[in-house]
Amino acid sequence: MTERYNIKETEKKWRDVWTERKCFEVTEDTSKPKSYVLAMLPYPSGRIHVGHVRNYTLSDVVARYKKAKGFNVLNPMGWDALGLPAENAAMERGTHPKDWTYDNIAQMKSQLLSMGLAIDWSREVATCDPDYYKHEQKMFIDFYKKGLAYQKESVVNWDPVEDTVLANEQVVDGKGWRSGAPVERRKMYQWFFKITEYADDLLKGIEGLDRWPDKVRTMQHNWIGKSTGMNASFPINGTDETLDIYTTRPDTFYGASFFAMAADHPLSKKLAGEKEGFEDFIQECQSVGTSEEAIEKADKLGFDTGYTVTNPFTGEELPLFIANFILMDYGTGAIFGCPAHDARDHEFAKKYDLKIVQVVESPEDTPDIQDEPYIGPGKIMNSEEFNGMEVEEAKTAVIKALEAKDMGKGATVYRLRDWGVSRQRYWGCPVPMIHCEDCGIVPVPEKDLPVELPYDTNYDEPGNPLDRHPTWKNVDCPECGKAARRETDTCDTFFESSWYFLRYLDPKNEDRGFSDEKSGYWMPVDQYIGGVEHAVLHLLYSRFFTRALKACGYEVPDEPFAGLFTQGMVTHATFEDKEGNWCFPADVEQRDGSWVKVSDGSSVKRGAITKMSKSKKNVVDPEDILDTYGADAARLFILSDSPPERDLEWTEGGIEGAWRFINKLHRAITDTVFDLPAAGTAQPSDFSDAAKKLRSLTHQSIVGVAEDIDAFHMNKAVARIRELANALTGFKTNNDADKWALREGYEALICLINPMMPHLAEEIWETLGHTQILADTPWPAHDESLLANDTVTIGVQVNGKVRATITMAADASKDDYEKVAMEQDGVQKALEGKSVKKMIVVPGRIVNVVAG
RNA sequence: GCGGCUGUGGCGGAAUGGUAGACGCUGUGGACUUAAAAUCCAUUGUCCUUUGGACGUGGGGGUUCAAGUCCCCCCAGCCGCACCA
Repeated sequence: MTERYNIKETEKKWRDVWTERKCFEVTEDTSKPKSYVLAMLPYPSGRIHVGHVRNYTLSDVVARYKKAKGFNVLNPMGWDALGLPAENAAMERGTHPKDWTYDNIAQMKSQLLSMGLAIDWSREVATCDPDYYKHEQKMFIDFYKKGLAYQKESVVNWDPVEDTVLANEQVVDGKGWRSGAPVERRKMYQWFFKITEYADDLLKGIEGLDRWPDKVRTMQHNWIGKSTGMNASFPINGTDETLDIYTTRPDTFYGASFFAMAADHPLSKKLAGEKEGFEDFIQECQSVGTSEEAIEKADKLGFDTGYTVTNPFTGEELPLFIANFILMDYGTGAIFGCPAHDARDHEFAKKYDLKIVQVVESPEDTPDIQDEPYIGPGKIMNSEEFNGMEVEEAKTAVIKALEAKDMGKGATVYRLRDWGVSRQRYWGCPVPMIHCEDCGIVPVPEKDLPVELPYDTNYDEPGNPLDRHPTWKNVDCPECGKAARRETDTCDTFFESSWYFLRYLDPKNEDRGFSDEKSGYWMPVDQYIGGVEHAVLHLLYSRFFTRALKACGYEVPDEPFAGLFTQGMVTHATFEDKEGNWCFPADVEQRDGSWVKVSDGSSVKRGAITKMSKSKKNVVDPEDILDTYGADAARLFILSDSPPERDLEWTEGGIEGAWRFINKLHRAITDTVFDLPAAGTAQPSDFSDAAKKLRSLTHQSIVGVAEDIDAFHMNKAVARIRELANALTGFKTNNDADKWALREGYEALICLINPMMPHLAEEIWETLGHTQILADTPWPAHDESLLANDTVTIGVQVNGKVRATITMAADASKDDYEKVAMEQDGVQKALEGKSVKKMIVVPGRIVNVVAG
């Protein structure tokens, strides 16, 4: 008996070998093609979760595979180490955010190390390190000088109890998540990055991202939200004011029946502020919750200002409303309403009894315009000189007409807003600016960077610890030397993650964030892998960043990520005990087909399979898994079955199945190796049919697994590997040539599993008598002549139904196929009483006898 | 509401228009064992009384010698955005 595979010892052994030999540390090497494989950097929460394991397994498979394929592979790792949770921990447990963060990094790193990832740890980066954010501050200043960073007043969520600004996700039903106090909207000066400057470029760039999922491209496309239409200005009758409106439907001007502006439009208060009921109306508009549901259900509300605006085409005086469904921060914050051809305007007109005039003819039968608006294309009607035009044609014509009267102009509007980066927080990158009474905003001189976070802070009181720090914010103005004040805002943590992939390239560079030379060699990222939750913000900000950095003289491509893969979530069944409490899967087991608690045997209900979450306790701890089954089993299970882009259901059965496979393989080879020819034995000249078949499968697998990995079909690659393994372990050798073929198959198999189960692969590779480690061994070469089988087995159909299966020589002629097919009993039987009308023969595929 | 994705055995999932269900999980039967675990072998879409046959890829139409795959119309589920003029 062979001894059992000792997972712990073996896995540790190979990790040590890789580390000692610095197998995955890389430098720029122009003799090889490069491949930059990148996994989204984790937030150091302290413990890895299964989602991390899936993410890094995927990137590791790609990295190891690409290395075997001859690429110079960069696969780095770092920590997205700034952000709110550290401050929350500080408040809850009295630890310092910095200490908490570095402790967490140490813990998580040791967990990641036990996964056996092919990472170049010499490039590790923590974004909370002043050596990191120093360069970020330099970039901030570069942006500022280019006009890409600026300050403006904007509305924030203010928690009056905590005395602090809340992020949107910290506002739950209009209340602070911690204090429960109603959130106020307060105006503050905040820093912004001018991402809108690149709106069109970011939109156009999406077209070129052909190795991104369509889903993500669509989401970014919608997020940028380009629309074309026109701005127009009309005098408000009886005042000196002008109403600026934006519309995408200038073709419907003849159908206008009202004008409307946002509640927070400056003219609203100015024109109607004194009117009775105005304040109440504004109150009502603001009290409507911000939740999606509330908005959906919200009634269209309007407040008649009593003023009118004249329709430039009909000369009609139309009422000017203040309406709750008009958004101040889109377009101009004012519109004209055409109820016949806009759902919202229609609803509004119904409610306030405004007329509904059809100006676009529907080419099909559509409901009466008084009942339902018509949004589609058609010919213009009721519109004098524009009658008979198609909608698109009329848009252009109306814009032209208004431009001629100097009343408006064609315009393009984006949904995308500038990126607000100010956070009134401690644990973030300080904005490197100084406020001087005389000189205004002055950037911190480069020699004074980094602006480091002070360590001596406390969290006993609410508010921003930087703002109430006794000395930190007091500085002299770099320009005039007078006493001045440091900016106490810190940056949104999306700032750090917008360029970390560049820092990995040159992590020790003290002078610059990264050198042009290194960026020129490594960029763009060839394969980026992470969760779809970052489909918009992180990925869009990063795309903005490369453009902005380029504008500031850094050498970077426009698009940072040439290839993107978004993995699915990891799910698990939920368990609920009799009291209705959630139970951890680890505390539950199946006895005689029903689920019970391990502790007391009481019955437990197995509920829905949902995304793993702490609140439902349907989580498994990767550390337990790695400890019990080892890294290879965890990796294999994650890659098996579910396609990586879909959700993966974590099951005990699944992980055990993976573990079994590993043991089976190890056993099979260690039990056979003594009987195989030595490594490197010359190929025999002749093989038995069975050996030929086995060799075909071996070489087909070499090609197939490579194709699967290239296409991210890891589950199919695993299936192929199992198929080959089954063939090999079931193969009976009768002579030396058979044994040679078996060794060839095993060696190939081990190379194929290496990206997925690297520890096991190295161990068996050594057992097979190799001295060069697998991490340095190239992907096996395949023999083209062995890819095709000597024979093919295909179906024979009669009228499209399979009636027999035939096995033919690979080079059989159409006549051969026809002849053999017709000899089949099943075919003859199906043809009884019928005459053959036609024979379809596709060699190697199908024979179909058409009979009637 | 708009946009996108997905529907295939008990389950996860395979199938360049060409033998539907690869590979795995589960279940069942058996071998080994005093017994169990582990392991190995067989079997596992549904229905019909069988040799064998019929039916089967969310539903309904269509194209084709041939449709899970292509086209049209529905239905369900998931995700994103959401009063964006």
